[in-house]
Amino acid sequence: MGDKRVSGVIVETEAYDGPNDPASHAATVAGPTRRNRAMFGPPGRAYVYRSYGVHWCMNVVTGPIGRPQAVLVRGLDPLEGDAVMLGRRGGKRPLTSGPGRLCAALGITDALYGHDLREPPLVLRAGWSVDDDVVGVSVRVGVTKAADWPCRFYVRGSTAVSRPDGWGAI
DNA sequence: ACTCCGATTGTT
DNA sequence: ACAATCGGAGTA
Repeated sequence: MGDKRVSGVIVETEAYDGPNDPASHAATVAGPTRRNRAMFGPPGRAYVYRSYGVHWCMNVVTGPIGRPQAVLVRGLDPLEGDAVMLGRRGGKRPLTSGPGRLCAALGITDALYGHDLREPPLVLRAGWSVDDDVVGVSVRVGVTKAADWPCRFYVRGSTAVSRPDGWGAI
């Protein structure tokens, strides 16, 4: 039997800055809601939400308790588990390019809402530095508020990035 | 209570 | 171009 481990390198992210950021799910006067409450908790945990009532998307909470800052994971360069991911994706490629596809391929659902990403079954590990000229910066995908904020960061030339290099350049 | 809309994806 | 599908926000 083959190893069922799935892994990869994150190559595309977007930052959301809580109440200061009109595009954030935490940018309401109401404060925490059932959906966004994970963002108000400790950093290093998963904020999973349903997108358009259809897909799961995952953020990593980055702000301290009470500071609802988070980073949306939008692209993953797969390392292990191609067959498992392909199965979860219903045989469709790309596997992990785009926040909804990525969660489908990794099996991320609301069962992992608030999950501590230091622990199995889903672990976030430190990567490595890359030169500044390898990091692309653009506006965020699909947002209508703060549409000109340069808060999307991606690895130039990576095939797992959800938009072509240069898309939405500032 | 009711409407509109979105941090998406896949099909027509 | 458009459907799927649902929580949140705004309106009443």
